[in-house]
Amino acid sequence: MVARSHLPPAALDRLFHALADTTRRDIVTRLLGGHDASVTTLAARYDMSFAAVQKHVAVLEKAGLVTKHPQGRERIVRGNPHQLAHARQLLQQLERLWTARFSQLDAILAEPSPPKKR
Amino acid sequence: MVARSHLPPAALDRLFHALADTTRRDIVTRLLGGHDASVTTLAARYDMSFAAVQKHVAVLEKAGLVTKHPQGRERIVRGNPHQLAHARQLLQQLERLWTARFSQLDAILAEPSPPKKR
DNA sequence: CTAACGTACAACCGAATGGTTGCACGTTCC
DNA sequence: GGAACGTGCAACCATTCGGTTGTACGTTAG
Repeated sequence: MVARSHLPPAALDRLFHALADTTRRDIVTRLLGGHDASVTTLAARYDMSFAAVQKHVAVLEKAGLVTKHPQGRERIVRGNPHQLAHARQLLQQLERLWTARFSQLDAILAEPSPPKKR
Repeated sequence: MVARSHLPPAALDRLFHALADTTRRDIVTRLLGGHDASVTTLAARYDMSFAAVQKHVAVLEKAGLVTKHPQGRERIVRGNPHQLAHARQLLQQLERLWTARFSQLDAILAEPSPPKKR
């Protein structure tokens, strides 16, 4: 039995929603790639206001993809891959559902009659 | 070298957005689990109007997670795990970014001399 | 101390979401 | 042919989203 560490549906909603934006995925990519950064440093990368980037970071933080660490007057933003793994595991579970379906189908196809198109 | 089958950012937006809803995830789960179903059959499962479910299916279809196959007066909805794999691969890439970051750090901590650039 | 910096937050705005109801149209069944 | 079914689509509504500007407040620098 796989320990299916199911996050509550609302958490999954937040997670996938956070990933459903190009800017936010870029932020996560940058952060996981090794560059911790203050919010302003991050904001400098994007063609939008500081407040907009701050909101994106807030969404990522609520989704658990990112953590903020106060350091003087700055807040250092750091990537957190833990929730990411939850999302990936869910997708893998769905893919396994599909393959399991096929293994059932294989049994059917193992019969002498060849598969026909439609 | 992994064939980095990069979907355009807009497609990824659609994909993750489609997954960011409990009802839609449930539909995908049900479909990948092996039960192809007409839209009305699907709709019967949920406590909302037929049109609402139909919209959810449309979102899933635009994201490529589902295909519809006309069959008489019904449209049979079938799961399509291909795009799902794209999403999973992206998450895995992000996770690998993180682990790569650590292995780099390990190298630094393991060696008295700083790592050289190549 | 004062000025500049980094951040948070509120108010506002247009567009998109997620839901509803109603209607039109093709298909199936008597 | 006509009624019932399955589907798609438009109109509408409240809420959320993604962006803006402005303001307040703690921290750092001169």
